[in-house]
Amino acid sequence: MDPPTEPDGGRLDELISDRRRKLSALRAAGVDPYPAGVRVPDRLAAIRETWDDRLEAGEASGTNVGVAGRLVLRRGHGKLVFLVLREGDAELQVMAQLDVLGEPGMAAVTGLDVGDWVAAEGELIRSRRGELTVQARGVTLIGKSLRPLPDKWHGVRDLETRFRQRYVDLAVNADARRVFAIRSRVTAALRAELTDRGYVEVETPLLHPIPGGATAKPFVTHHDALDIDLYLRIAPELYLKRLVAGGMTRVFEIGRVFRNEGLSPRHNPEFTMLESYEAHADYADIMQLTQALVQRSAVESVGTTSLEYAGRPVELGGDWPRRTMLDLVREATGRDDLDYDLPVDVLRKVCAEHDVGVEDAWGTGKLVLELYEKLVEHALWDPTFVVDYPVEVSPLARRHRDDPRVTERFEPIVAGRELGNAFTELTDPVDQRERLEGQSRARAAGDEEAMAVDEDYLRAMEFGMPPMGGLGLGVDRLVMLLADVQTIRDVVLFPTLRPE
RNA sequence: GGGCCGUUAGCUCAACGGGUAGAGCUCCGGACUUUUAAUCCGGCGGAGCGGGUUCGAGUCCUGCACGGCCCA
Repeated sequence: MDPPTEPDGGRLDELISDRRRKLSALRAAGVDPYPAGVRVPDRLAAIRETWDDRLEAGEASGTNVGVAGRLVLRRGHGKLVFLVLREGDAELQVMAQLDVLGEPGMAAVTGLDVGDWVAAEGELIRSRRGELTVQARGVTLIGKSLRPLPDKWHGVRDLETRFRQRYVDLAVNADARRVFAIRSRVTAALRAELTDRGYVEVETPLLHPIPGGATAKPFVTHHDALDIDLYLRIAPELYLKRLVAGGMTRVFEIGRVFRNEGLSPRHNPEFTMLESYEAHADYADIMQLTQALVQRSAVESVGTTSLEYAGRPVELGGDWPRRTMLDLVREATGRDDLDYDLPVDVLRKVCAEHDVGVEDAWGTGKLVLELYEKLVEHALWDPTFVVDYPVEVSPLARRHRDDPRVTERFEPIVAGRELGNAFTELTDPVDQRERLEGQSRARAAGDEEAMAVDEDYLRAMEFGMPPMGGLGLGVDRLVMLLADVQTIRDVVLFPTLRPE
């Protein structure tokens, strides 16, 4: 009656059928291998914290504990068996003895498999060799495992297995647990810093009738009852700014966005963004905020702002330097005369000299951006604010108060990668309409990433918006930086893969 | 989408100019009442899928699947 297992794994079939037989035998003996309501009063981590530096080898604590965890190691000695349970990152040894548990109890312990979830209760002691140990008076199977866990020493390295079967990765690889613990502390730190500053956390739609807020190709889906296509959001920006128009003057959202693009070590189709908007702030204020958010995330997740990434030191502390895009591109090309007013042909020629591919429709702003992205960005290692992006590539940013050819926009660059994108927001509905209509023309001409005109967003702006500074921060990239991992798949629990 | 690379036992990894594929861990059986990847003895288990070349293919050619890296 055993359900069939994968027909192709000869040995695996064997291992699984062994355990299924064991499972049937347990049930036949009246033991529930998946019981509910087993009380587990103590956490392994708490026990270790309390007792790690107490008790001499061979000493008993006089304290009874009840614990549970996954059985990760078993060392048998005939009439004495050591089990190692793990709960999260904490491990604790359990000692099962024949003369305490009796024949039936000992048989139950012998029948356990590595991978089983097990509860144990008894006195906490320190063994003769000095290991903190539960001297078991009772051991209970609370979750039978039917599949063998990977090698207890090497864990699982195969990338595909680690991504597809994250439950296995987390179960056997401490580094996977480390990364996702960092991720959790980072999002907590971001929330704490914004909340401390009086920001309100909100949730805006993931299903958008008109995609906007970023230049990216969206996923399309369909609502049956309304019979309309909807788009998975590519950015929450336009909704958050509507909220500021409505008087919520400090708002933020941490949430998933979706972009219908290729997969790469740095791109997953769904990823997590922090976006925040603050009335009366400008992009200089938002630079301060960005620094504070990143620095607090670092301290609260890894304990320091002095990091190592990919083998090179990165210092996140202090004030980060600000460099205009134009200056950086001038330096990189050695052309001090480079400017947005130059004829397009001149910039095209500069691009050609540096092997930067161009398209006919691109103006000087886009060409300078391309030069920056190809020649400069990857080389910026220490944190840098790249400021004053061309208007042409910044449809939602306010024009610079001193130079109408650029916007008050910046990106924080660390370790050669953009961590985010921010600006003094455009709040002028007339200017905004013109820019969106320009985008819309590009869209009509075939640019799938260009924005559409969102009339309701323009209406909100026409009611009047306060000046504001806004920030978008890539949470996955921040976690990659802090955890010192090179691919986004290492910081996303279940990265997008082609189905098996 | 294109190029290159990879896929060997449940896991981690080997070997060879084309000639019956090895190890450690796991697992199974045995010994062992203080181990720390316990130890000792014995045992089971394998080439991603499909074509082709060849007397003979894990190895050479080819198609497919999945993954990785680079590029778009």
